[in-house]
Amino acid sequence: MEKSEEPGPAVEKRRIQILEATCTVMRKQGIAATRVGDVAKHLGISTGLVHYHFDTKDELLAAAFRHAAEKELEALRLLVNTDGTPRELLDIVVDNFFPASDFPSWRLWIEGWAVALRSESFRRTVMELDEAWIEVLADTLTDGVASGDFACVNPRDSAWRLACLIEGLAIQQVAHGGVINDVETRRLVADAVEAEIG
Amino acid sequence: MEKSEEPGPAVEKRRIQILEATCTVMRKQGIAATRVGDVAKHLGISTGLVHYHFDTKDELLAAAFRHAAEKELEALRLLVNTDGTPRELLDIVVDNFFPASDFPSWRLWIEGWAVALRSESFRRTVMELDEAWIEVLADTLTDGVASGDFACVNPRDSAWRLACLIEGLAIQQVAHGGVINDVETRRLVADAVEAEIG
DNA sequence: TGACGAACTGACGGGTCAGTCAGTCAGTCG
DNA sequence: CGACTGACTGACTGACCCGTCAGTTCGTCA
Repeated sequence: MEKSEEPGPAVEKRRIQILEATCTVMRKQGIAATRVGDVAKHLGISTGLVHYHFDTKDELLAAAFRHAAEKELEALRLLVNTDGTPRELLDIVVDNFFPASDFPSWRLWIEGWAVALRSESFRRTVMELDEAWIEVLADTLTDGVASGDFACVNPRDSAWRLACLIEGLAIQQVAHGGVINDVETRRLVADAVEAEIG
Repeated sequence: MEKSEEPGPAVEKRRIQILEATCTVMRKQGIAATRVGDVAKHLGISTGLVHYHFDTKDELLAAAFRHAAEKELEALRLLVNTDGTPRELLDIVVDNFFPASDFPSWRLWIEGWAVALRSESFRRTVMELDEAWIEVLADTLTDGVASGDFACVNPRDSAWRLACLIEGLAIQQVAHGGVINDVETRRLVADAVEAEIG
């Protein structure tokens, strides 16, 4: 834990470089199959350098996962932070977190949940970020209720239900390799949205 | 692949013994951290014997996962195969696949979905078994509609939505370590059920 | 009885990989 | 210039673990 020493910008740059390389490798090979050597090779640096910046592999993986998740959350917040009717904003949120889209890296998340079962740092990250994006959905619904566009009995409950539904569908579609097709999934979500805000 | 040779009952017994030991170890340590040596030690046998019955570790893990999942599915079918109003049967299905219950081993399933991303044999198993239990739910709803107890527009759609919702909630509760409490989860599911059979 | 094969052992080979460490090199400061 | 530091290298080690194989045990059948 650096306390007195603020890391120089060069060091920070290298750290982020390593984090993003780690994300790339994780996406391609999976979290479990990511080797420190692969990350190093991807950047053309030595494994020693990776360990110079990150003590252990676990620390590296957890930091990389958080880095990726935070970037995606930020991107979502930016998308929602525009003018539009509540309905338009809701569509943006739902569409962008749709199983078929590869924006939220569902494959990465599915692995993340599994790792979180055994790793405390992953658990915290997954929990925080998962809740954060449900929060975005909840805020959108709450705004719509306030403006009279939506008629949710309880916007937070609706947000949790929709989020969990989408996560469940993502598993069915991503892990199962598209048994239920995209059209069907879209209809299931759309109907659920209507039911919640109807 | 034994084709002409029917394996004797003793062999089959030992196979199942190894499969169940593997399940035990998988539940305790996680799928990824399960070693052939651990399984052998758990039974007091040699690693050679494990490989005598299962060619590779991957084959062992996939077979053990399928074994566990099929047993749970069978148990569910037995539970549903009783007399009762459609409503009672639906409650049985939902209660037994509830995140808080440890009947369907959610932890194992969450890991299974992750492994399925990379392993063809896991993918097939996870897909088949996941669909099978959604089918149980769908049949229950269809029966209820036929008898006039439920008013689903489309029972299969409702089954998929409820199943995915429960899976998503299971992730939130199991992987996140109980952020949302049991009562809250139960309410979310109950409301969704009411909305579907309305 | 003796031959045979199925079930089983346990030591070992071979490969992988995280993390270490002695040493290099470039830049900076006095 | 020369001392010092921080970033970096790459060879190495120590541990782990899968899968193999030569050999043992034991029941069965001729």
